Amino acid sequence: MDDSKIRNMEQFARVSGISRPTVSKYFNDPSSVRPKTRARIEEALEQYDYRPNIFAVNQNRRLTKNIGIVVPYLADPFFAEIARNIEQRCMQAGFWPTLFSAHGDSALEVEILDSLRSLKPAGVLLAPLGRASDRAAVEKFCDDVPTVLFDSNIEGVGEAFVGSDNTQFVKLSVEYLCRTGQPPCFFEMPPVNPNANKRRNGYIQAMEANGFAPQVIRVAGEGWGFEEVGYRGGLDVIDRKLLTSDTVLCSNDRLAIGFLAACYERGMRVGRDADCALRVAGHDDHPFSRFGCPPLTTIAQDYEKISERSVEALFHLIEGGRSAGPRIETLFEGKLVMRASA
Amino acid sequence: MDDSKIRNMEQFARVSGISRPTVSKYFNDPSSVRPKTRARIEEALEQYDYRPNIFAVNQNRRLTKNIGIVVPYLADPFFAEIARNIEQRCMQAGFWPTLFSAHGDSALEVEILDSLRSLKPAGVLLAPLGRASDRAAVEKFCDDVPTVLFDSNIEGVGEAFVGSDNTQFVKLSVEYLCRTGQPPCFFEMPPVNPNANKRRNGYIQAMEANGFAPQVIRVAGEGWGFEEVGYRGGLDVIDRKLLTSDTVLCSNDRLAIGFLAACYERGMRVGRDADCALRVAGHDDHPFSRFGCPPLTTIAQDYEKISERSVEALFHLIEGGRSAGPRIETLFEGKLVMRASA
DNA sequence: ATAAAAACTTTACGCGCGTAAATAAGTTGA
DNA sequence: TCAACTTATTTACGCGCGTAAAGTTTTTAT
Repeated sequence: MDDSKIRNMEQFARVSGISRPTVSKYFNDPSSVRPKTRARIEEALEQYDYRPNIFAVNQNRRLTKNIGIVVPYLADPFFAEIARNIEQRCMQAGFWPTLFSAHGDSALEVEILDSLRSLKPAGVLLAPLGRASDRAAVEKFCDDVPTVLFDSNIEGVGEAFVGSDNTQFVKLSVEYLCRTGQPPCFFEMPPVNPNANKRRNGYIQAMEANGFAPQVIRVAGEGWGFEEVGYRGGLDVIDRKLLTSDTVLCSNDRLAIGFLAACYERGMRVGRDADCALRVAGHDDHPFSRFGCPPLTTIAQDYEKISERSVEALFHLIEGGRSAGPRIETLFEGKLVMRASA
Repeated sequence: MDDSKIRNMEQFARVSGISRPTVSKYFNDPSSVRPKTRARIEEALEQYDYRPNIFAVNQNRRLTKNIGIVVPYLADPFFAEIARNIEQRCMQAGFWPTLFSAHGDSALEVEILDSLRSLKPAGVLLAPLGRASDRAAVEKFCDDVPTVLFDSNIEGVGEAFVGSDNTQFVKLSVEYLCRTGQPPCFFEMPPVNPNANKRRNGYIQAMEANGFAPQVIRVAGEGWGFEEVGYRGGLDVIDRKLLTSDTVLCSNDRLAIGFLAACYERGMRVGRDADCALRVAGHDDHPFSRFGCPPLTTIAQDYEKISERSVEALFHLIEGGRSAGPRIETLFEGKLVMRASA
C-alpha cells in the first residue's frame, strides 16, 4: 500500500490513469462508468486510500447524501433502538445519517431543524416532540426539506407518516384484560403527543364497545421523565385509593414501570396470581419491560417495520422528487405480549 | 423582515454595508471586529437571516468546529445521558457536536472513526467499546485527531482520560455491605472493558482488606444486552444454588436489574427487611435503577463532572495545540446511593 | 493637533470538487 | 469495415468562503 499522500481528486485521477471528471463520475455512481475503467479506479483506490473531500462534494452538489434523524428524547431506549435501526438502513443505502435528539425541548427541536437545513439534507426522518412542537416551524421546515414523520403524527405535516395504530393497540390490550379479569382503568399523564390522546380515546371506545364504563385516571406531571411521573402518580393514586379497578392499563410502558415501582413500595403484589392485588399492563414493549418485576404485559410496537417503512418512504420521496402523490399515513398493528404482570 | 434571498456572504456584506472579509472575520469571532461594525452586521443579520454555508466554511478552514462524540452503545441510557450533557456543552461553546454510537460493534467503531476523520473535527470525545476495540485503529486515530477518552480507558491512547474510580466504587459498596450484613459475593459477566476488571479486582482487594474471603461468580454472556445476561445468569445461579452469600454485589446496575428480575421470578424477596432472602447492589446509578423493584442500592457515577471535565480537557487540547503536556487521567469518586435493595 | 495604531476596504487567489461543452477514443453491429 | 453510438478526455468555469497583501479610513494616545 503506497502511502504517498493523495491530496485531491486531481492527484488521484493521475495515479489511477483516469481523467478527473470520470473519476468524479465514478464516485457519484460507480456503475456509471465502463467496467474496465471502474476496475482501474478501484485498483488505485486500494493502493492509495483516497476519499473525496466531503465538504467540497457537499458544497457543489445541489443535494447532499445527508439524512437527518431527529428524535424527541434519545435517553428513551425505544428511540435509541429505532434510531439505530434507521441509521443502519441509511448507511447501507450509501447515505450519511446524522442523529439528533431534541431532549424533550421544543426550542432545541427548532434549533435542530434550523441547523439541519444548512446541511442541505437529501431528506429527514423526524419523530416530533408532539404537542410541544412548534407546529409552524416544523411545517415550514417540511416545506423546504423532504421529510417523513414517524412515531408521532402532526396532521398534514411532512410528506408521509409512519407509526403505530394506537387505537388498535389499546383495543387489543383492553380486550385481553376484559377477557381475563376485571375491566381495566386507564392510567395516564397529560398527553405529550397525539399518540397519548389516541390511546386514551381508544381505551374509552374499546371499553364502551365491550359494555363497560371507562375510568380514566390522569396524574399530574410533565416532561419526558415518564417513570418518575408514573411512580409519583402511582403512589398518590394508591394512597388516595383512587383506583377504580384491580386492573391498571397504563398509557405506555415507561409510565407502567414507574407505576410498578410505586406498587412495590406500597407492598401491592402485581400479577395474575390469586395472591396479587393488581394487574398492570402497558403499551410499546419497551426494551426494559421484560425485566420489570414482574415482567410487563404489553402491546409490542413493530420497531423493525416502522423503521423499515419510514426509510422506504423517505427514499421513495428522494427519488421521486417530492410530488410523489398525496401524503400517506402508514400505521402498523401491535401484538399482545403476555408476561406476568397481567 | 426582508426575505429577499441572500445567497452568499458577498450579498450579505453588501446589504449590511460592510466588506466581505470583515464579515467573514465577524463570523469567525464576533468580538474581533469593532463594536460599531459588529452592531451593523448584527442588525443586518436580523433583517436577512443569513448563515454562512457550512460546507464552504469547513472546506476552507484548516480545522473545523466539528466535535465527534462516540459512545459504545447508545441504547444504554447512561450513555444517552452523558452524550446529551456533552453535546450541550459543546454547542454552548460554539462547536458542532455530532453523535455516533458503535452499537457494541467494533467494526462499526472503526468505521465511525474513519468517517470522523474526513469531518476534520477539531476534536473527538471517545468512549471506546473497551476490550473489543481495535486498539491499533483507535490508537492511529488518536494520533491524527485530538481525542479525549472517557468512561473506558485504553492505556496510553488519546491525550487524556476522564472516568470513574472503579476501584473506589467497589470499595465503597463492599464496605457498606460488610458493615450492614453478610459480606457480598460478586456477580459479573465476562468483562467488556477495563472498568469491569477494575471492579472485580477492587472487590477482591476490598474483601481481603476487610478480612473476608472474596467470592466471584461469573456468568456466561456477551454483547451489550446486560439485563438479559443478568437475568439468565441470575436464574442459573439461583437454581443451581451457587450463591455463596445472601448479599450480591453486581458489577453494574444493568446486570443487577436483570438479576432482580430473576430473583422476582424465583420468588426471592430482595431488600434489607427481615423477610428478605437477598440483598442486591450495583454500580453506576443507572437512570432506571431507582425504579427497580426494589429500587437499587448503588454507587453513583458523577455524570455531570465526567462530562464537564471531558469537555474541558478537549477544549484545553484544542486551544493548546496538542502538546499540552503528558496524558492526564482523571478519575471521579462515586457516592453511595442507599435504596431498598441492600 | 498629530503621529501611531487599529480596523476596515479592495483586490485577488486558492480550497476540492461538480459539471458543462467540445473533442477524441473506444465499442458495437450489420 | 465503417457508420452510429458510447464513453472518456480536455478545458474551463463556478460554488462560497478563508485569507493574504496593500491601501484607506477611523480610533487612540500623546
